[in-house]
Amino acid sequence: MPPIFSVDPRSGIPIYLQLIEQVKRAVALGTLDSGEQLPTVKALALDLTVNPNTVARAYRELERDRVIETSPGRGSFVRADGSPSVVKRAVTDVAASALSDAVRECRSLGCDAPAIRTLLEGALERWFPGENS
Amino acid sequence: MPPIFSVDPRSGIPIYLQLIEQVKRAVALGTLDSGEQLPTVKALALDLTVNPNTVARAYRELERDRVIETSPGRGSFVRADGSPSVVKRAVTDVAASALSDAVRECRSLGCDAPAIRTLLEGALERWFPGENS
DNA sequence: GCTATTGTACTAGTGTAGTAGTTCATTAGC
DNA sequence: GCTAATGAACTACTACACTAGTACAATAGC
Repeated sequence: MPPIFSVDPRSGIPIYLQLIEQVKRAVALGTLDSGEQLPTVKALALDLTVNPNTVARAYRELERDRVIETSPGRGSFVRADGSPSVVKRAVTDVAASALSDAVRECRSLGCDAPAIRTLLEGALERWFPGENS
Repeated sequence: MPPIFSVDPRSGIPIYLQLIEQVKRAVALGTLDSGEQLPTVKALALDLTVNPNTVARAYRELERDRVIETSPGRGSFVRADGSPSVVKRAVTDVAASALSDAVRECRSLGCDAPAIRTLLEGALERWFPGENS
């Protein structure tokens, strides 16, 4: 089977962060279903030719973010506690946090709320070209 | 005279970044006028009890961001080339960049444009409480 | 219980960001 | 020109993030 994830050690972005983002994206997009098992730490480390600790760190933070559940001897699984939207909610929380940080920085630079809304529309146009509200 | 800027070495935020943000904020809010001279590298370093290189680094990045102009023997001044809005524009560009980065991360997490707008309103409510559009 | 497989913990090496100490080049003003 | 002031450049130290190597503990399945 083709490898599910891929990382670029030379990208400058830490490997464990690349893994975290890919897992969250896969969960948010439904590529990974609730309850589905992730590759084991050692198998994924072997596949990506990185150290098991690097994969373990990514999984540890994903568990901290309530995206996956993991336990020794069993493996790591996409979280499936109750409503299936819980996981997506957790992912959305991360996105919200990123936006919140950006808004705080804008405010510290003297921008008011309307100015920030204008800036956001510009950013949306950049990353979602052709979509008008 | 009271010191214009203040830094906290124990905050975890690099000193030079604290300085950059304070200068940009002062420029954006009009506390520092176009053409106004900033404290010299060595005077500010002495005042804040940090190394001249730390202040110099902040000034260097501020010049890279087109916020100030600096030259040896003269000092550092708030940029005043033509329209006075150029400097504020430069500051706004930084804010726009922060938002753009956040939007890119949200998109990578599977959020679409409407979802991001909703998240932004939440962030605005957090940092600008009581302001409804 | 025994074994294989899982994630975890401990230690260490490597690179880089941040800061400091000091010296050098450039400019203004007389 | 001479002097004093300015920012720039160079080196080095420190802390921390990132990754790797290896050994350990916990669990599942028989």
